[in-house]
Amino acid sequence: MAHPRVLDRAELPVDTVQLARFLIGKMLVRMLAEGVAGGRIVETEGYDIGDPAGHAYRGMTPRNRALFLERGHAYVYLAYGSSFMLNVSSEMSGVGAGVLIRAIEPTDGIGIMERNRGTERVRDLARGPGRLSAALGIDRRLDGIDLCRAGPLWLGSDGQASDEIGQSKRIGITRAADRLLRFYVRGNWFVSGPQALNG
DNA sequence: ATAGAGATTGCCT
DNA sequence: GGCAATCTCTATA
Repeated sequence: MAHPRVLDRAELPVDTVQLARFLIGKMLVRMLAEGVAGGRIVETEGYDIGDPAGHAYRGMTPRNRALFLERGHAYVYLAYGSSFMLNVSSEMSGVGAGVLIRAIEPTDGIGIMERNRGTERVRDLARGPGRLSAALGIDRRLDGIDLCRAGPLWLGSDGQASDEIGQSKRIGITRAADRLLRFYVRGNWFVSGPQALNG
């Protein structure tokens, strides 16, 4: 990637849905012993205040406490006993809400991601939240870290103008399933989900 | 205590 | 397109 700078927290919209849209086109950067890996965020979903599909809906638990941190912190949890999911906390400190990062377009450390994923199909390296976490070696050790500081995992911007952003229903949920809180880069090859949602 | 659902994935037909 | 794998939390007893 072309020398991205670390995003400042003050740049992040406080509002969950605005943050979900804002993060499209930004960079996700993972620093590993083997080198740098990461890419451009092409798909996100917002889980806002009072959302019955959100993990914070029934209050704070040991698992979801990072959702209540000030915006720009990582919430990492294990879904279905097998896949880690990366979220960016949103809203003010003490309010439980966040943005799920569903896919990135790999730009750096592709060899590292291929090893972590056990495939050389670049399209499949980070298309889907579980695959993304596997590719970047993200697990619960990163739960709660600040994504607005240079560290093991951070959000960046390379100043590139964002492509056209589409909006749709969220994937894989049953509650509040009709709300249009998913954002994606229209026409991007690295976006997950059924074709019907990606027009 | 126990059972069921869940922000997924990979392998099977 | 169907389905099992496997962990955490919630609801019910």
